[in-house]
Amino acid sequence: MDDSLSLKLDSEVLPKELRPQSHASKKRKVVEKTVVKVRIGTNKVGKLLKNEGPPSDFWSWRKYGQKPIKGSPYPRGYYRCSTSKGCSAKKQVERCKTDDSLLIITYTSSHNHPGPDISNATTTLTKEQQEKQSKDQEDHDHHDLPPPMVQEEKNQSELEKDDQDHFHYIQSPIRCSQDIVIGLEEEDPLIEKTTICDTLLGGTFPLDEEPLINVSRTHQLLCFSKPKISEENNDFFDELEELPTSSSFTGFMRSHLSDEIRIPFVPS
DNA sequence: CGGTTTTGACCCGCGC
DNA sequence: GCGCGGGTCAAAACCG
Repeated sequence: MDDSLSLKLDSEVLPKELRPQSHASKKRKVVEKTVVKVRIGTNKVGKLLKNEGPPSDFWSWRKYGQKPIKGSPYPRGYYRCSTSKGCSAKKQVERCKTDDSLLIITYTSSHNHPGPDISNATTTLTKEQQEKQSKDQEDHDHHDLPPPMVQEEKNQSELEKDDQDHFHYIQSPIRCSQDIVIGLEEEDPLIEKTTICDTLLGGTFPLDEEPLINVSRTHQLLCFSKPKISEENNDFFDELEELPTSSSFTGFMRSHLSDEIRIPFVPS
């Protein structure tokens, strides 16, 4: 919120022409974006299935706006990281206009603080596991992308068992039975990179059907565990009128963190 | 009561 | 210069 405060001050104190680039938050050209496409479950009429929980992550997001997008029947939600007050991380959530089972989550800016408070979720971990987590978090603090949310040794070994070793965790471990496409967007679209992720549920992303972003240079198979979405969260994202980052949902996520969430990411 | 969501207004970049 | 559209602000409502 410090950023919003500074923006406010800038706009109030300084004349327009003297406003610094801090107003860049309103600029279209964002230096770096991370696009995550999430396939959410729908039934035959395109309605979201029950038990298909909303995608979310371990960060705590606060919605600060929603706008209808021209050409798309679905609005776009604007979220800001509320995990840390000074964090400028934001994300936009919208549904793909051509495929309402596809969610497009765009992350802008990176978190300037360690991973979200997952202490509750880690209570089930052993001390050793928690120590490893904090160590891993430190290591990732120096990366462009925010630190990993969780990297359990137990899960790691499980993943390795599944021939998916040496995973890292990406910024937003979305946890649901979805096909997910992750792309990194930078100012120059030519250097855009994309990672395709399929779920363990057997879905393969229909690249030929949805060439929504540049297809990856490096395709990597990522696995997501099947969600345990409680019924009370099921209406989430119905018609996208509720967007997936409510604090209650975050809490729910955290409460199931220890044994479910894992988004392995192989760095290029 | 504090944090979050909703929503209309406002700001600004961009294309014509 | 003007209008459009995307992004943000901020007050009120909501919720636990």
